[in-house]
Amino acid sequence: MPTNKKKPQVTASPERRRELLDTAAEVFAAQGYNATTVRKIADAAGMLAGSLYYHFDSKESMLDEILSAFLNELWAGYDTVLAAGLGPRETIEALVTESFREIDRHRAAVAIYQKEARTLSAQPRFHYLSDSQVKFEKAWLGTLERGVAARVFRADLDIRLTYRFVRDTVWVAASWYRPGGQHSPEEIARQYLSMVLDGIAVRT
Amino acid sequence: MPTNKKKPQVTASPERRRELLDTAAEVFAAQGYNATTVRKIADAAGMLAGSLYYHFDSKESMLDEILSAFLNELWAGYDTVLAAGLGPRETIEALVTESFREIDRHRAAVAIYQKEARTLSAQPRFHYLSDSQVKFEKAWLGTLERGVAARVFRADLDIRLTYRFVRDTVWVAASWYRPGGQHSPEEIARQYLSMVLDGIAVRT
DNA sequence: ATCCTTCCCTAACAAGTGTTTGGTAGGTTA
DNA sequence: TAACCTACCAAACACTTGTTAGGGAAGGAT
Repeated sequence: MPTNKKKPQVTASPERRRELLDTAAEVFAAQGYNATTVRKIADAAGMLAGSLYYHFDSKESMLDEILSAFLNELWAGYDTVLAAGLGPRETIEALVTESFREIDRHRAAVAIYQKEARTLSAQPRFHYLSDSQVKFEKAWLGTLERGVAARVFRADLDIRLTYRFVRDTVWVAASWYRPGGQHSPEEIARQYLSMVLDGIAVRT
Repeated sequence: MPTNKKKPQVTASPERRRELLDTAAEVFAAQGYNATTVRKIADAAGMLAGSLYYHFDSKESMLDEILSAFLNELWAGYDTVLAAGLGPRETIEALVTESFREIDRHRAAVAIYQKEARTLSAQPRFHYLSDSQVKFEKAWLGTLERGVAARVFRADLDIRLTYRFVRDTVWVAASWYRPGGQHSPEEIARQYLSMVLDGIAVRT
């Protein structure tokens, strides 16, 4: 007996909700959350604006569901990697590869996250975005520090700068990545790792 | 004798315009263009919404001025670098350094550009954003190709992927960079170049 | 045949949006 | 003093926004 806070949906099939959330995510990603009107979402779904409210409480709760569903899947993958007890370099490799797989699967959600996370996390409802970001930083920074201590990563770099470098490098890819392109997520991860780890200059 | 298209401003001092554009840019960067109402801009400027229209034709033309002013300065710097006749590696180094200087000087404008450029460039008024992007890609990709031909950059990487890697790596910095921090633009450029060119792994 | 459930439509609402119009305080110029 | 210019305010405009309320069509269950 779920006692939802505000407006418990009477009846609504989860499949249809998923469908609508997917199209909503596409529109959000393409136009930006604020620039997206519920009428545009309804258009893309082939229905009228008011009809969306049979399935969802509000435009904001659509965004909420999209982002939290993505983050849940992301952390399922990350936690598996982090629990595997790999070395620092192998952990970074696994995290990057996993990240590109998530981009492949949740391209729209990632794009939305990239654009809106900073402003949203101020809102109490989206405070879990901040939590996630803290956890994220802990995982990556910790791995980098382990790598420096183990002498597999360079010690002469600002580690915080390195963290942002690696993080951004991976996730901005969502802005241009299109699934079904000529490179698989794994192939992109391989090339990115090659650049990040060994650089683009020829070794002399 | 300027014959402006729609609504030539009767009289308005350029200095005040600059001031207002700077505060508008800050709000745009912090909240996003669409989420920013003219009333919020007016609040930040200590005046009422309607008063902005003494200085500007529209909210859109404020954005236009902010972005084109930034791009003009950016290309002034880039063109100087590109005309210097440097080698490929030195050109990349100079471009990256110049980019971080621009981020330092136009943090807000860069942030706005990052968030809104893709959607804006569809609009005819902002088509110069597409032009700039094409020119941008030509400059960077060309330099990378010269570097591969001269055997100073690795030949085993997808060059288009490398381009996006380097480009994104540099410009996303605007999302977290704060002027007056502990690192100067030149220092950040130095570390970024070290990572991009030589990688973060220890050489064995 | 009746009821019920699911899913959507029609039509409106209040609040917020960018923008316009006319006015006006205060300084500069004549 | 009078005329004028600059920079703003006050109040409204037409429109778009997210959201709601009531209704109804289709189909399965009873």
